[in-house]
Amino acid sequence: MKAMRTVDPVRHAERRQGILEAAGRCFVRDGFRGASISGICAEAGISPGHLYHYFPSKEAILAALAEARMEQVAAQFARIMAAPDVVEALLAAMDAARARHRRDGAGGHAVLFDLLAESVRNPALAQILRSHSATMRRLLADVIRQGQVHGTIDPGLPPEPTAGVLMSVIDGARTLPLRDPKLDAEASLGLLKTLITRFLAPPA
Amino acid sequence: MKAMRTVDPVRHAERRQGILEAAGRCFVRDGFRGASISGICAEAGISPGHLYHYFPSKEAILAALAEARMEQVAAQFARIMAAPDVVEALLAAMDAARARHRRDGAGGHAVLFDLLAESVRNPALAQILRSHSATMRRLLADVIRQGQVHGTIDPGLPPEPTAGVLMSVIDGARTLPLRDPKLDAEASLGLLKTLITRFLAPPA
DNA sequence: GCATAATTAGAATGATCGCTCCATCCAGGT
DNA sequence: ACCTGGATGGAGCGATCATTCTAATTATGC
Repeated sequence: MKAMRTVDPVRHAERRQGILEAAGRCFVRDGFRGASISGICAEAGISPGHLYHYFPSKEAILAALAEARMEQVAAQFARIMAAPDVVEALLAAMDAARARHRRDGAGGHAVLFDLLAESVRNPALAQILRSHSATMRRLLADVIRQGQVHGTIDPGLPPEPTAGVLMSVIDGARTLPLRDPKLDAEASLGLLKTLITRFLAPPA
Repeated sequence: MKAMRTVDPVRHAERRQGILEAAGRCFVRDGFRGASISGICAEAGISPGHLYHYFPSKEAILAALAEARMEQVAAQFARIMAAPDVVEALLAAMDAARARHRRDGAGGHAVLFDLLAESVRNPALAQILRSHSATMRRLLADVIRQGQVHGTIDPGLPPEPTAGVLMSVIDGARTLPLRDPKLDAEASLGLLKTLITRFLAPPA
């Protein structure tokens, strides 16, 4: 046996993560199709040849990024859903989405829409989107079931489809600032809370 | 005065329209960044040199297409809003959106998300989106005001912001089939109707 | 300290991009 | 008939794209 050099998996993972974060910034700035490998390399401070030792293709970068991002969103979602009251938890989720928007600006929305548009044409991406959506939907549906048992949510609402509709409301809220830049965000947030509350409330 | 050849504005407009339609198909298939000028030319059956006598740039094609599409959506929206009952009109709008999805498939959604993502980075596009959104929102707000006078809508809801939120619900509904391909569309549509009805109903 | 494999850079590749340029064609006005 | 200028086609421009290749450098086990 001659000299062997062992790989450092920690360093490798760190570098990979760095590339992913750089790519994330590029995708926010230019979109998936608009972002270039050379731009991502510049952002990450590496050469193009090197990048291909960490990801086999540009598409793989997007897939890995989508995977990571959705995992963290789902995790945050799970944390919020642990709140005592169910409706309160949902409203907290809305607040969290709003806070994220304040921090990231409109660019944060662009990546979601880019991802949605791309997933129509990219089956692998669609699979990632659907898998995480299903996870979140199941979680939300469980929370709804709890609420129905506790009497705070209309028992006539089917949990799974209702969870899907609520998620679509959260998605739709992301279009608000794009369609109206002068939007009163607080007022709209209040209305969305009213909407959710009235939707879920048990009939009198 | 030497020989003069008069332009035929009708032919010109027709050809322009043809290019726009071809570009629309390409954008649905490949997205805005993904679609190529040569591809659009092939689809329209013309040469690249010729295309640039109708549009000064690829971006101009997208802008013109967005303008045309949103104008027709706004027109259809206006027609639906003319219904006698207000809430009924909204539910009819949801039905119309669903029918459009049945006809165009998921591609129809891709263009909207592409447009939304692109408008974050393209101010001209953002302007078009916002202008038409404002038109539709005003229209919807008027309808809401009517409903409040007639007593079918909660008078406590501020018309303009409420109209914005309702539009965002319609936007969000477009993510439903993407996040869940096995979705029971009819059930979700019914839930969305319930959501709108309960949201707008005057408190007992 | 040396061999070796992992790591890194950077040039080169072929394709494709949006777009321009120029030659040709053709339909009118005279 | 013939001139003229819009309509049209298509080659070609420089730039840039994602990706690959090669070569140099670095770090590790012996």
